[in-house]
Amino acid sequence: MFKEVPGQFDFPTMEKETLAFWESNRIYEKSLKQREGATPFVFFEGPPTANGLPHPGHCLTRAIKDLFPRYKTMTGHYCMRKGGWDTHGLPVEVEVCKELGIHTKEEIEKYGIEAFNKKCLESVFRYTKQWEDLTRRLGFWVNLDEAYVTYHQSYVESVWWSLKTLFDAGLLYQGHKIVWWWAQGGTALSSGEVGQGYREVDDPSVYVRFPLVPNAEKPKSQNAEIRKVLASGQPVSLLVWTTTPWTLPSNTFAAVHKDFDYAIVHDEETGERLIFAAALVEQIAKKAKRKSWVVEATVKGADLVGLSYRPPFDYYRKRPAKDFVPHAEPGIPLGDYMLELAAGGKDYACWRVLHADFVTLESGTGLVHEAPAFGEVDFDLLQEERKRFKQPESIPLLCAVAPNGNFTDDAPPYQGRWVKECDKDIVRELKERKVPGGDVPVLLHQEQYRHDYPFCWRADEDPLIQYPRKSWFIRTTQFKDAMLENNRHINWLPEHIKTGRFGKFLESNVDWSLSRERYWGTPLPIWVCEKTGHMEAIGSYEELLGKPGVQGLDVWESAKKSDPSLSEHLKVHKPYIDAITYQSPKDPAARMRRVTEVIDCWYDSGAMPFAQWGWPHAGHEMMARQFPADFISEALDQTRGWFYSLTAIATMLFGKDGVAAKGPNLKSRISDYPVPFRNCIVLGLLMGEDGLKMSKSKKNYKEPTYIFEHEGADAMRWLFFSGQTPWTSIRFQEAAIAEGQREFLIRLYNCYSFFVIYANIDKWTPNAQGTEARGHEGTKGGASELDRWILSALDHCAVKVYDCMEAYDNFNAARALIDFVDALSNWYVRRSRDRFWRSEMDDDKRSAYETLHHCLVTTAKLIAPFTPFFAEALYQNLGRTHDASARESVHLCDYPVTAANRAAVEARIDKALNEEIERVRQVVSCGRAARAATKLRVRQPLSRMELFHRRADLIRKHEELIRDELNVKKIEFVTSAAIDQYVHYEIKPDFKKIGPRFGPLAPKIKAALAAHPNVDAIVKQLEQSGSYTLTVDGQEAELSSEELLVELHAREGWSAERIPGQGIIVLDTHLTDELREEGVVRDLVNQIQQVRKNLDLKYEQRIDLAIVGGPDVQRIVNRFAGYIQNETLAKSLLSTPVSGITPTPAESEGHSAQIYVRPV
RNA sequence: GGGCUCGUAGCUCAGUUGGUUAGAGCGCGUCCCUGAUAAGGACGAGGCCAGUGGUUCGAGUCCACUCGGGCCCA
Repeated sequence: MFKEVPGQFDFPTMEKETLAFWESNRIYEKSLKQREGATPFVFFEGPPTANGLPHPGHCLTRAIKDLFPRYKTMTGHYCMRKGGWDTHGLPVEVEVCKELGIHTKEEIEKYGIEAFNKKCLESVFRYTKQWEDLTRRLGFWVNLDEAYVTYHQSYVESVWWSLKTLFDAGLLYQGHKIVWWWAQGGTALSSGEVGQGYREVDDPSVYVRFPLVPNAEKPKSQNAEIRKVLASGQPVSLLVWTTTPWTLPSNTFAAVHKDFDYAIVHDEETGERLIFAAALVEQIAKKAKRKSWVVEATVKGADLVGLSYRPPFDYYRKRPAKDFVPHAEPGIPLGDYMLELAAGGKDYACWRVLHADFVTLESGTGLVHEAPAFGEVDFDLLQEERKRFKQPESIPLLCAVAPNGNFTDDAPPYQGRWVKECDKDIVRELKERKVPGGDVPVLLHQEQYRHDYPFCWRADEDPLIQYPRKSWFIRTTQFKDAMLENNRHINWLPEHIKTGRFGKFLESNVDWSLSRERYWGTPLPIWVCEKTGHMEAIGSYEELLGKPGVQGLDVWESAKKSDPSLSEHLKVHKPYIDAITYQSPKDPAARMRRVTEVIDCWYDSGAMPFAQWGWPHAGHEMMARQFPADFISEALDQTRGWFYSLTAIATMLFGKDGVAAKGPNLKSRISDYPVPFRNCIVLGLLMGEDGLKMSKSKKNYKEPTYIFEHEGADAMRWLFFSGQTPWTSIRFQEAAIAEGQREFLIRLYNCYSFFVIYANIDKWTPNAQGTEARGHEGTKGGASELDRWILSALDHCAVKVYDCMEAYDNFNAARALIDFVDALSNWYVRRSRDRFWRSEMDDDKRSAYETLHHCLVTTAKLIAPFTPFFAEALYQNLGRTHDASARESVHLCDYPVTAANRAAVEARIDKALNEEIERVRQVVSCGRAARAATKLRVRQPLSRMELFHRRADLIRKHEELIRDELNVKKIEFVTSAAIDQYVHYEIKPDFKKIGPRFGPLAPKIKAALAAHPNVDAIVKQLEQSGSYTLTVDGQEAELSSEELLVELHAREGWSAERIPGQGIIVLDTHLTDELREEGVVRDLVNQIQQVRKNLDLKYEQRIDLAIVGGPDVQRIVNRFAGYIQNETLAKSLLSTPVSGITPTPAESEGHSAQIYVRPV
């Protein structure tokens, strides 16, 4: 006996039982053990952070991460699934700060880094339980017990090794980064924080003169007009605009756009000349109230590039160059300091005109004041400019502002004052001061400018400033081409990521800003000599301890002593690691001290391909086997996150020109692209029920736990896999989950339940060979066509699913499964019902059982990766109950199609049969439509129908089936000639064929055919000669029957239904008394069955039956007594009331009766 | 402001290398079937395929621009 299947399905309970079964029998472990030594399928887990609660989006990623490993395991691969946790970074610090009620770095330091980091460590696994529960309940098989953890010592040391490798290759360097800086708090803000603090404010907006310096030695511009005004001896100035006057003392360059037109404006009153964007002359003249301006000439921005000017403040210009550039010759002021160009020759270090793409004419003057210290784009411009010189760093980064936001002594009059406060005084000074050698003030015009400006989100009176901070960079730009090359070999799904978002991102690659001035992170393993500045990178803790004269270990040791519970992993973290110093190799008296920074936690996660094994300090074997990954998947937002960090690190280390590619224990294949992953599914983002971003406060989504309890994990997974292509953003809607469940899982469940009911009644069991070995051969050779058809459809489905899954196309794989289950439920089972009801067990019945059983067990295997719980329930009951040799779990089975047998399975598919049944189903469907049109219920038999069908040869074989489906006594197959009275023809060209041949004539051919007065004649001719010649536009067009599509249409006034492209059905709707009586009997039987059901009788329960009615009813019942008894399992059939039984009234075609049913 | 992406039925989504008649499910309406029954089936209504322009004999599909949503970066 199979286990009874409850009519009322309860997926959540079934799933929990399945989980318990897996766990108590260690099925996951067995599924791995079974494939030991097989071809590996390498999966990398992108580590989530467990310091926040998991949300529905994680269900999606975790579901898809489970699907392919399960599938690959069943198709014969060994697929390790090592979990991982991302544990470092700002989000963790923020959580702890919240808990402690503090927020600034000062406060953290006051609290103590030691205690703070201990808190961070504790908070990292705060929600581990929720994560584990979700993972488990969703059915995501992953090894969390041996998950990698980014703060673990072995992990940190792997990261160190990689950084040392990069450092030793000259790929790690110190530079500046412009950040949004909260000067009062002394900290940089993340872009998210900055975004929160934007406010509309009025700032001073000033138009300032930058007088040009006539440079006799080396006139830069070839433009005659410019040379002329420079030589005139009269003052000529660039007109420059800025909204941050406090940055003017740090001015370094002026920027123009090379393609814009610039006017040389002569002020006829004062004699001075101004240069600025030609398009803005009128507008600025109005603002400055000048009527005496005359445009003397117009030049291109390119003509201005290279000109020297006097900056508005002299502080830096007069200082010795040596103050800023150590190797500069003494005695030369910075203003006169020239540097050697890479291309030969020399140029001034500062105060020149440059081209910049970001210059616009939207506002200002078309000339932009550049103080690279206080703007990211400006700093980038400086970096670009530096590249022209032999010694790039020789152009100084001028910065007259201290980290606290006050002017330094670089700008003596303003020293010690908060920069924003100085704006007014600076403007006043510029208004009063005359330009050198002229009689006009430096300031031309001043106004207020309203714009959005960021303030600190914690202290909303404090404006943020952009400010340069020292930062460590990885020279990723050196590997840009390599990364692009690598990217070309990655199989991205969807494909557009390759050249789109990810490719574009790589193309605009900038050096990776690695360091963070924070506390809880992987410490940057660089030690610096306090005297000479000599630097060394350290690759492991052991290496550090091996250095000469190590000191400071006691800090860790005493901490551990006073608190033995302290995690060992903390010793490679701040503050303990910072305490460790050693003797400098450059000066025995000096100490090597670690830099203070930690690193970007994205680097941690990108290092997981090797760091998860602690490689290269350990794990050589695993590294050799588990690199690169065959498959990873995350959501779209990881493009610039994990996808990039993985790609960048692996390209630099293990790519073709990677600096570690030839390192120890790396197989040669590691240097082949792509690294470190081959296939990547980029998931869409999960949206709430309303299609908007999920939001806790809006409550626009159901919690995963709710879905688990209502619809179940399978239903949720199924929606993710089958609802849409994985990269479209998915709406997380309970209704959609329930709908997908009805369409697929419940439908399959009904087939399953049907099977078990009847198999148990008949005590049918699968034969002794065992379900796995048997396959198709198990069904008797003479199996019915229906059986052969569904088996063929099953094979077709299995091959389709296999092909799709091999291409990582879960969506179309799921569709193939839906199609199959639909065919099984709505055709095979329905058509087979009477075979199962029959009382005797014959070969045909046995074949039906075997076929359905085989279909269900195979389906269980096919769906196992998708809906692992239901698959297991199905398999356990049907696959194992009567087969001691069956595998313990469906997840230990081989997939029905694998590389080894794909060809064989495909060869079994009877394509002709599949197509034939497809046509028959179409005929039946149209027949039903014809019946519906006549309003004749299907229980009412009809005497005959006429059928014209192009492939009558195929249809004829299924006449009995069609008669049965449509409840007609007789089908007459007729010729097209005979059916002419019901139909007319329409002829259309097949554009795909005639389009290329006739070109512009094609639509005219269509029109000519449509307008033809005698279409029947064309049809006749086509039948005779196979072609028809048409004259269109004076041209003869000979059309073969291949090129024409002939359509049939029912003529008006006939109860006929057209079978699209195939033929036509005409019903004879004339009813004889005999037919009517048959209809009545079928109604009666139906109503008796209803009574049985209401009495909740077992399916095989025999009954005593009485039907009491008028003479007509008695006559009909007598005539069909045998039929009635057979259908309703009635042992006896009386026409008198049965005492003690309440009758049920019945009615059909105006005849009424009382039905008495009594179980025997 | 830049990059990518999406826009197809009331809703959720498919739509092959361009082929003239754009599909499915849900919902709605009408009906049917029902010893798988908290299912199932048939039919119907419902679409300027976001808009404009272009390429082409032919565009939902290719190109350009515009509008609108999303994501990332500024």
